[in-house]
Amino acid sequence: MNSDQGAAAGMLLSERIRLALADDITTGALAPGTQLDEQQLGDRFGASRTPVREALRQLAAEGLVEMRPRRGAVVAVLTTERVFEMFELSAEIEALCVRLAAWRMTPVERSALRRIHEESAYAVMRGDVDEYDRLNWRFHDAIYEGTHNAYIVEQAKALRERMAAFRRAQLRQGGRPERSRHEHGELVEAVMRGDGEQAAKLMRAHMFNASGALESFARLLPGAD
Amino acid sequence: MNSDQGAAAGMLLSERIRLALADDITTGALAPGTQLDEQQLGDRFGASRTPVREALRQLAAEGLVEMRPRRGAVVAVLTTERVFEMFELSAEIEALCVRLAAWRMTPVERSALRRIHEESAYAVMRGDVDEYDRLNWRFHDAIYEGTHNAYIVEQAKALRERMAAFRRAQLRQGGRPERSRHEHGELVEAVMRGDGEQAAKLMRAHMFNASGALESFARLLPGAD
DNA sequence: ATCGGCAATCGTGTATGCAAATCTTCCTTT
DNA sequence: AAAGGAAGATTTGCATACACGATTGCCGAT
Repeated sequence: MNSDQGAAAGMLLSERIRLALADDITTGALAPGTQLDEQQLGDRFGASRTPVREALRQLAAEGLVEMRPRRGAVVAVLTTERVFEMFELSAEIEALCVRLAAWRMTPVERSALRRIHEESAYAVMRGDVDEYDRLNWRFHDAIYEGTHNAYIVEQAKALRERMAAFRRAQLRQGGRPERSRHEHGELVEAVMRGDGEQAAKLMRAHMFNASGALESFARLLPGAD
Repeated sequence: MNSDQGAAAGMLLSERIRLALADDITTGALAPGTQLDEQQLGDRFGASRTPVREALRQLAAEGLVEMRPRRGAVVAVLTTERVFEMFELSAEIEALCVRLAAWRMTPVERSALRRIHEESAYAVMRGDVDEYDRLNWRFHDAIYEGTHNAYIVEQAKALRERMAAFRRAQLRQGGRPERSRHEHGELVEAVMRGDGEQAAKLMRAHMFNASGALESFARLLPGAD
């Protein structure tokens, strides 16, 4: 379980704790349902309870931990149902973004999107999953930005962040990068044509296809409730 | 400027402060850009800085206040551009909800939606804007719930809450309730037919028509930037 | 007179202390 | 032996105290 790796110096202590905890939760180092004792976390970070409390409040607002008044914080436990609900919204937001992007992207943005897609061909060929993962993120980022709506970009990124834990294993499963890239290709074409509705349809299908990892993840969750 | 009205007893102090501040901000009692001094707020609520800080952190996560490290918190100032961006997402989320609702609502839910719509006829006749406002909220709530996706319901309500300040004057402008109810009628029909795509189109138009108040609101905002 | 630098002041960030609420454990009672 | 309850322990919520960074006002220099 890491303690403070990554950017640190000059940053607020509560902020460092927040980032470290967020990382531990999304990577799964802190399992859902884990009790988060303030004093104990303070010891771990060499801090008092005060910055820990602030970090926990922040994480609660992000939905990563759940706070019961006077009963402490626990790592948010997500029912399978809720994960699917989050995933559905995520897919719809992505579809919404690409629909707007197909209508609004500048020629420069469109060719930048195509360039990212072309670059990913090498990663797939070499079987470099990490590299494809990065390019995949950049691809979706480019689509967010293409909406020309900074608020939507923020919300889309925040939602994706919250889903990070579930997407992590996503591309690891057999044949995913190849298929993912093929779907990206179709998306690029629709965006190039400015066909927003078609792009949205393709994106929903793309997200749904990518949801395979969700089902395997679902098995890790408490079966009941 | 209210201090503590509403639910109070038994609730956490920081929670009470959070709710009171959120109310003051959305009603406009605390103008955008106002510096929020921790000590001063503590005095106002008869509390120390600690619960005030926790409330401010929470509000920052909701987007109602902005926190600059070591420089304190201010009521979030929204540029006209940002308000329009928020509004666009809001409209798209509403459209998304009604599209899903049209496909998924049970017969009971559909008739409940129609009943709310019929009830609103009286409010319009009597010119009771407050009552129509309430029914309008219930109408949109019913659509959210119709998605059968609790996460989407939460997010939609949270977004609407953030927009509350801008919608407040919305229905006050001439002829709005009549027109709004007419548009609701078309929406109900599309939902009844299960025509999600058409319902989504109508909802976008409905939200866009309702955006008139935004333009008048825009004049209240700092013109530059 | 204006600009740059320095110091005092103010406010936030963090630590610590105290009280109330919750949880635990052990004892009593049926 | 099991259930209920009371006392102790633990933990959160809030208050107070301290330290550092930022802002502001003043003073001197140009």
